[in-house]
Amino acid sequence: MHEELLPIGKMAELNRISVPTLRLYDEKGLLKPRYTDPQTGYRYYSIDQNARLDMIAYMKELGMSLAQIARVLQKEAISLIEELLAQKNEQIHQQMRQLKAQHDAVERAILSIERYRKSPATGTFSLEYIDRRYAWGIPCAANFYADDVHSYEAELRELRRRLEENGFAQIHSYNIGTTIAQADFEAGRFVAGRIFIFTGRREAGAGQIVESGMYACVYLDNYDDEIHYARLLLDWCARSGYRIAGDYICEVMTGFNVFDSDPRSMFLRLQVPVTFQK
Amino acid sequence: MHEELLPIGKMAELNRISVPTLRLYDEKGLLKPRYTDPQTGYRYYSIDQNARLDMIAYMKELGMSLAQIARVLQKEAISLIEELLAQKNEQIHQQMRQLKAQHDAVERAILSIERYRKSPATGTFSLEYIDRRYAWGIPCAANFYADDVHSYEAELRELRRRLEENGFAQIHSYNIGTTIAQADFEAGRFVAGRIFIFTGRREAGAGQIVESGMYACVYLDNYDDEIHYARLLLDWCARSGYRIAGDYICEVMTGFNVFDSDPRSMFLRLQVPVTFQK
DNA sequence: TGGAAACTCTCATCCAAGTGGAGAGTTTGC
DNA sequence: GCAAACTCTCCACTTGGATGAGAGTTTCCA
Repeated sequence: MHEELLPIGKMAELNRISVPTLRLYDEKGLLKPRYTDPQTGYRYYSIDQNARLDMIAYMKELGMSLAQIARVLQKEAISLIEELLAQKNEQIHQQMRQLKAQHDAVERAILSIERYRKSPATGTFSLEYIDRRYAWGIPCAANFYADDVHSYEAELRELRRRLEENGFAQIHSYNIGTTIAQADFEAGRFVAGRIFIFTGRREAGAGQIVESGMYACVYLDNYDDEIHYARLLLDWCARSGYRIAGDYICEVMTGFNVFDSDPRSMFLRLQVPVTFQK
Repeated sequence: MHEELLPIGKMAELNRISVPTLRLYDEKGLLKPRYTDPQTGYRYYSIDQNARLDMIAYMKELGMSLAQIARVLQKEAISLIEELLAQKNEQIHQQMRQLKAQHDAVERAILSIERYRKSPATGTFSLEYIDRRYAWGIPCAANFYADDVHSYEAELRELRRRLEENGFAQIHSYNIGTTIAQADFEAGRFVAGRIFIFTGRREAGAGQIVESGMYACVYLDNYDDEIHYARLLLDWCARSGYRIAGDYICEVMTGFNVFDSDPRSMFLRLQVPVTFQK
């Protein structure tokens, strides 16, 4: 049987694939040319070898790596493909979940930037209705108000660690909050209570609810000023006749605290729930 | 201000990141150590630099490349992030569509293999009800029954090309079919009509419907035997009193036509719609 | 049959985002 | 003062190719 053989360029052109790619497939054992000239090393392919090339393309579409494909093709077993397909299916579901989470993170980030743009000036006091929120966090092991910044960093790291342990992904896209217990705050004692993230939806396990209601708030853009402004907030509540109704929260509203040259890249909202004397 | 500095190992450990990664970030300008000893080259980081590391992790979660991240961090502009987020959102939607298509392809493949396993032996004739199917294809430019295998390959390539032009992805995961016009088939003339894929759902444009109904079928596992078995199918219909009611179709039911050692890896179903004399 | 054009070969390098190792130098603790 | 732990730079390796250099081969046309 006189078989017509194609040089590598023709083969590549027919299959709309590059010549180096064909050479790679040869090298990796995915597709050996039907005949290789021992003198010149020229590769010659048979026309019916592009069925195999189709198969390779197909497996690539399925997201298999070249190494996996090579194994399947060497074993020549469909059962192997079946196994891989089942794996692949699981992997795709995984990827979908991940992509969904990523999408949520992007949406949160866009919202967050928008909010940042429209945020009031530093030191602005306001009375706001805040909807119910969900949180996931841990008690603080040390009081970072009394200690230095290392202490806060340590709490943050611990929170991150615990979040990862509990399967939170895209951790960085959530707002972080810290609390001071109502009694401490009212007495002017700065004692760190909990550190947590706002999760956006109810979480199982250690998740908690931050109730909706009216909050006395003040915005600022520097961590170092927290205590100062928290005191002012307390004063403001007292002067305005608002009664503290719950724990104080310091909410980090953007994580874009990275640009040294931009003083407003950090953005905090100090807040405390209040009721009104009748 | 006496700032506490951390050597690279501590910094890596605190941020649960590898030492070479930190060095890479230094090199790429993502995060320069606060101080580098000019004598020894030792890198020393400040504790407040892990905010920046957080930011990097965040942007990575968003799927940004290190180069993109470096640009953002160098420009120190949130507007740049905003832009990237918008892009990213679009990209995620794209990826979701792609993943969905991949998932469909995997499902089709699993179904296809299952069907292959349960397929009857070569040469088995059967009368089957086949549901309505959808197809997308083109007329054959040449008659590959009269020509050699090159001709068929050429048709196939042309179909592929047109499919890609028309935005079909995961082309390889669809079953391929070829037709012979009813009149030709009844007269025993093997003249290629159309070549197409079964798309699984209605397609706009050049899509066509293959009507549901009873089909006389025969299964085989070798391209070369098509004409032989197609004749037998015609005979079988005549003997059984079935009247041909439409175009003949040769359906390639698996694309796993790659394993030379496995004679059943190719799997065809020849079929022709029939009605019954009353 | 000669010569030029087109083709092919091998080998090397590059991409991203690291991982891992070798060999040499440095810091830290006892 | 010494050893352990740490860090440095440089290098190679990973995927799935792209791209190029320099040399050799085939094909076509005159």
